[in-house]
Amino acid sequence: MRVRFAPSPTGALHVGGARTALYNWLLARHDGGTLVLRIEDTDRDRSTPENVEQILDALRWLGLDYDEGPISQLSRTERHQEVLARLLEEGHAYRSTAAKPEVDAYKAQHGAERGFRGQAEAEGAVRLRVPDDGSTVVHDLIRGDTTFAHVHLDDPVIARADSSVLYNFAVAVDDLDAQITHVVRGEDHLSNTPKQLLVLKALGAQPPIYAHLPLLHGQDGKKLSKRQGASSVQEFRDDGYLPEALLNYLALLGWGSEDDETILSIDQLVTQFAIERVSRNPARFDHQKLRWLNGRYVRELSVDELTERLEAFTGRGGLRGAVEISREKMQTLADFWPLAGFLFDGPADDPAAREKWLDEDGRAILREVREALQPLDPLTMANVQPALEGVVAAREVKPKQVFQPVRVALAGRAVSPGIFETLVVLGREQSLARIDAVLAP
RNA sequence: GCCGCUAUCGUCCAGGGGACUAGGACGCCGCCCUCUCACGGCGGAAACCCGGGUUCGAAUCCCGGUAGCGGUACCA
Repeated sequence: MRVRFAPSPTGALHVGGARTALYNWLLARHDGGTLVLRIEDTDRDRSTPENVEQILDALRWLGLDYDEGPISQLSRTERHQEVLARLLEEGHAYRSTAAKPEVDAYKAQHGAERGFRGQAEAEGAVRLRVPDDGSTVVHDLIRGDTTFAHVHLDDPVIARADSSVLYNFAVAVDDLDAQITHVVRGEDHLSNTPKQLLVLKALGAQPPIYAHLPLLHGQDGKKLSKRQGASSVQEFRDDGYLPEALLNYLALLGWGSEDDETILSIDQLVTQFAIERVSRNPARFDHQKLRWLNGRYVRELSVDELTERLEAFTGRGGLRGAVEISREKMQTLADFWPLAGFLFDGPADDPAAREKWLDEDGRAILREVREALQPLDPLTMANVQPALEGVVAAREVKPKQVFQPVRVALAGRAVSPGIFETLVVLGREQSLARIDAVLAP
């Protein structure tokens, strides 16, 4: 089995493209096949080295490796010209200056459902000759057979007037030469497939097996767009998502394992993935479910591993203690700093929290807490907990009445990791200093 | 407009002639746990697009309608 992922470098790799890459990768790895990476850069305006690098970077981060390539489609110009000349010579294609107005005029005369047929001319773009009768059937692993009657098909333009080739031609030739056995790509290419099949037929070549994936939509059912949150792989990385979680989520958009599992490691995906089980329905991208899934993966990481990733993500060091007491409370790496940053940068400033918990009563309690903590050195879970609970017991109040003022004194806000843990991680000196800062007149 | 694809809870995925009282997950609601926020546990509400047909029997097969999406470039 030989499969390929063939993105066009128009900018960042979107999650739809990432899913196509993933499915191809899973198919190849499941089968012991070969994955070829090809860059479809025949559109010279949009294809820049920066855009190509963005795609490679995204694939690297996701951990999707490939066995051959990247092959630049543009670099195959010579071969394309050779095949184009052959098609022209054999009469399978012809030059025509007909453009949109001519095509429209043709349809006005013959009916909108009739495909355009041109006359051979000495110059102009190259069109492939589509037979008037019969039909081309696309055999698809996911959708079954789709029949395209030739009468409805326009003679497709396969090369510009300057002979530079177009997508539907280049893709057919490149897949053929690379001996691709399975073409797995988005459903937006389904209508293009008969054109490619016709090119292959004119060449007398055996077509690959096709599988067209359902499209990915945004939460509103429309195209994915920035307005609905992250949509490119880079954005998800910057938003603190783990590649393994994104991969797991993407795998589930358009496919489900036989036993209906939700959490699937990459290894499980490789063994369980089956292209025949891919859904035919377009899927909407649900950021909330991804967040939840990411949280599950965050909590599966060891403290060391999570610390490493968070230090890389935040650019700060010495995070281990903070990570250990915060991991239950975050879903993305980006959640960490708002939650635990106070441990390093000092208390946050939440006036509402201060007003509510650091009133007369709160400060009175803080004084008692300070006294209870004073003799403890160093602070440990074993000595901090009884100390604070002693204050609760002595005062005969709810635990919250004691813990919240302490929390606000240390964190500057009403939300933080567990209060005992926070005291221990902060240490005796810092803890007392922050309490004193509140009690100071 | 024309050509094509698709149609199960709000969302994703199961189920593909009788096993359906339609299953799982996210989200939502309630309860429990609890020092905050979370995590975790338990429970609940929530769907077969509409109309015909085939059949003893249809969510499942067929046809039509509707809706959504894609293609219709000298883009990919």
